Amino acid sequence: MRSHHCNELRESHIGQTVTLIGWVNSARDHGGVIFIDLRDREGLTQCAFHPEENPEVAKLSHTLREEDVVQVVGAVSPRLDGTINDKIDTGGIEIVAKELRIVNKADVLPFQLDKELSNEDLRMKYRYLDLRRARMSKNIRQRSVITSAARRFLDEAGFHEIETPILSNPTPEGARDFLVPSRLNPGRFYALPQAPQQYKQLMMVAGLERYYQIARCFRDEDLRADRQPEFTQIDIEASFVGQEDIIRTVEGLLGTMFKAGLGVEIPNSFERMTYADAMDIYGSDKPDTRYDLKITDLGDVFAATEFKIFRSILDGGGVVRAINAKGFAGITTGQMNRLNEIAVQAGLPVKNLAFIKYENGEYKSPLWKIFTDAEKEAVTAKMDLSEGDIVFFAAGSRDSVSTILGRVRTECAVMMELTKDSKAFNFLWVVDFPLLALDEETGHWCAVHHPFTRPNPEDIEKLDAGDFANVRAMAYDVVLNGYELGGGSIRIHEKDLQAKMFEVLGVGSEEQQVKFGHILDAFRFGAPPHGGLALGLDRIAMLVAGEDSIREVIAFPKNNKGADLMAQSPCQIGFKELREVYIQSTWKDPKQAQEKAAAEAQ
RNA sequence: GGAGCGGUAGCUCAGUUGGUUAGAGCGCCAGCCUGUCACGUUGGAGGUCGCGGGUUCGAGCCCCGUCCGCUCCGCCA
Repeated sequence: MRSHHCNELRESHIGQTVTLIGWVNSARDHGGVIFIDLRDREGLTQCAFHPEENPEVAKLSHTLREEDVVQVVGAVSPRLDGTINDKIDTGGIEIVAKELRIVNKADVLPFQLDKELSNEDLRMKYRYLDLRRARMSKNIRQRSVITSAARRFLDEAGFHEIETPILSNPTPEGARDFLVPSRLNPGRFYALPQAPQQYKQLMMVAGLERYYQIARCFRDEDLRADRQPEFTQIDIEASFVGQEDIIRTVEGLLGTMFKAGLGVEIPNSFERMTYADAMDIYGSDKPDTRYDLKITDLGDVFAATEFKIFRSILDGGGVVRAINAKGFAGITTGQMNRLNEIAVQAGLPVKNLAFIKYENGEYKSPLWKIFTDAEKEAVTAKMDLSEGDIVFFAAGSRDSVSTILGRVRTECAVMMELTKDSKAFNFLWVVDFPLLALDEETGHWCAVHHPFTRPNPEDIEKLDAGDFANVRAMAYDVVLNGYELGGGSIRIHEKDLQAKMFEVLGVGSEEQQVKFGHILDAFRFGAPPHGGLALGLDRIAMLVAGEDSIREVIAFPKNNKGADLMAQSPCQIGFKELREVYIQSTWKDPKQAQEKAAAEAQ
């Protein structure tokens, strides 16, 4: 069908007769000469049609429309002087066409491929056309490149790629599951896996030692720009390793992927930060460290304050903290309102953030007249408050102040466009996550990571003593520019410790047997110490591509409602099919259900 | 479940304080053009202003409801 692809021919090919096939990228008809840019996935080649030399072929070329599939046979020829096109790789030559075959005509497209398209509906409905656009084509192919780099790295590091079941069990205490009815077992259901967590640990018990999988995972929760109901993880587990081994492996893995995808060298060792520091200083467990805007504790400044609100919060064990948005004193009223909204949503108990603005040599602040001279001086010094700055305060419990100022911090960064032109990749390990967190709704302690996570051996006494809030986990997240790329932990491999964890989590021995019997059993037979991590491949591909939604790096993603507008899924299922799997119809409109049943009976 | 932004020609968008026949660029259709590469040029077609209701002499614009898309919060062990 073709002798060369459309980005292959150069001056060295001049004189050869070649056959190209591809899409008409553009057709420029000058009457006396017609130019066609022929496109395949590799690039463009210009083809020229001359009526004087080849009237029949030129006449046919006259009828071409963009996106027709055509085959051209012709001689590789030098471009005329002054018509060389530096913008394309093949710009030094053109094909002087001898033959033209229209392989498949295209209708007029619903949108132009060379123009930006903001209508997401339309993009998704005609996803196969959307993917023809250069940007999308690049993204999808770049994803393939980094995925194969990941496989290569892990293969060389002695990991084996092993598949685990898609028809699986619900994840206790996890996200909402997608369920699949079992026809052979009436009334029973599979669940699609949220992660291959238990299987990979069982593979360690099986003695496979090093496993990985490019694993599709499923969670039936609401979608976001960086969250789809089905997504892909690079899932890793290894035996006889500690936290340091996993961290070093993942640093090497990400280094290989970024090198393959972008040609960039990232540090071979990432910075580390404890969870406590991340929360105290950045107000987030996945901080974007490309900009400062750090949270500063003002406990010492106000240690002796008589300002009632601060006084009572500090006396009650709370904190007073602030961030300095340097140079942002010009904040508009609209932006200020937006920040207040965000702060209230994050838990600010009053309607407005307290602030101090220093503009044109004047302090503007609802607080300024309340502070003593000493406090003013100390705040100015500690917050490094200078001309053009604005400082935002929050007071309350340590957790709520972190949440509030963390949100204010990221929103300020957006408003101030701090990362707009940044090409930086700030990798970061967040370590020493807490093992347990108190669920305020239920009053129960639950696992921050998951129930198989190993407590830090230094904190085991606290676990025994019931001091759950201060037990650290052997858990770690890898963070890039404010996105959680992945997380993992060293696991529990002892039956008794695992049972104790379940006990702390309020899972009784009977429930343990029902839900986790197989893994507790497995731990009886010589389970090796093991641990691992899972990386979000979609997010990595997104950041490599410089996109801000994972939809831009997934060939066929779902929209906000979990629907595929091209394939029209999810779809309704007929009575017959439902009956086969023992599911009753739950259509709200019985009339509709009857009509459907009647239609099917015919 | 909640909040914000958006929906006007095939696409991207403009549309003033509510006022005559709703516009532009690209695309499309029909011509012209021998060196373009975002070709140029002449002419033409193309509209349920998301949908429903209301206010008004008069609604793309104001009000109420509703649907759809995107972003965020909740949720995501």
